[in-house]
Amino acid sequence: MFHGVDKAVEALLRGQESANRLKTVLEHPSTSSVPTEPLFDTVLDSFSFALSLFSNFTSSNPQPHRESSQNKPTPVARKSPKKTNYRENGLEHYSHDSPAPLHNDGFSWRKYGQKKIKTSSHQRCYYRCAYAKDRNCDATKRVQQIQDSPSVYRTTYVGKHVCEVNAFSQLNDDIINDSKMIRFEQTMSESVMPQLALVDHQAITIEDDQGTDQIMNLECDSNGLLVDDDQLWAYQFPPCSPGNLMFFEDVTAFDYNPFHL
DNA sequence: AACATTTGACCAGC
DNA sequence: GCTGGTCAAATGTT
Repeated sequence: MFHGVDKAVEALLRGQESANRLKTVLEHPSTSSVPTEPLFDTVLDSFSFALSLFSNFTSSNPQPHRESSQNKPTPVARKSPKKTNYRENGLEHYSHDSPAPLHNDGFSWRKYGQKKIKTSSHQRCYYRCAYAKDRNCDATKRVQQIQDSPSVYRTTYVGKHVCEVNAFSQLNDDIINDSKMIRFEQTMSESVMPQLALVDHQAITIEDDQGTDQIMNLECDSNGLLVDDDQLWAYQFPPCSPGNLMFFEDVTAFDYNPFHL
């Protein structure tokens, strides 16, 4: 098993977690206060990343990472390590108010600062992507209570997560001769990931932990997302029972290319 | 010991 | 000079 499998699994689990959270949000739009945009970004990035891994098994030209959601401008790298002014340099940003701080929004954050803000009686907390260093990800967020009784917390996301992309680049060489394992625990509905409805035909073989080959006709759309040939894959991750482990063993032997037309 | 958080200092923009 | 954002050493946690 290639030693970077944890990173790939981590990306998929993050996407899965966000998809489930997004499902909850969409099913209860009137009561939920969780922002959907970061969840969409997480889902799409995670699965695009995973698909890029697969495509790279047989292709020396990996699928470009998807564009930023809503075709927003690509975040601009800071000129200086100090003082980000995203209003001027075009950094992607997004704010959301909620009655409680958003501790679990699908990304891993590391707090790097906390400051008393003049215009508020509450302190502002600063977070950056937990993979900022390892994967050169510039995504940050700020969380601040902006109102008392009822309490309102404003979470401002700045920049875009590129950690999956960079992790992908680091893993390229590792993947070729190794296998991978993915754990699926829950299901997601088509309403959560409607993009999965668009299909293009390809198939790969997945081997379970007993070593028996399990053929699953996985298909990929133009956005690089997995769907199932038997129409269940788009609705259920996985077709097998929750918690099952699936080993992607020696995928190169099957000449898998999800982007082949 | 490794990792995460806290907090005062520093820096750049206004 | 003020302010918000970041750094980095100190401290806490696992």
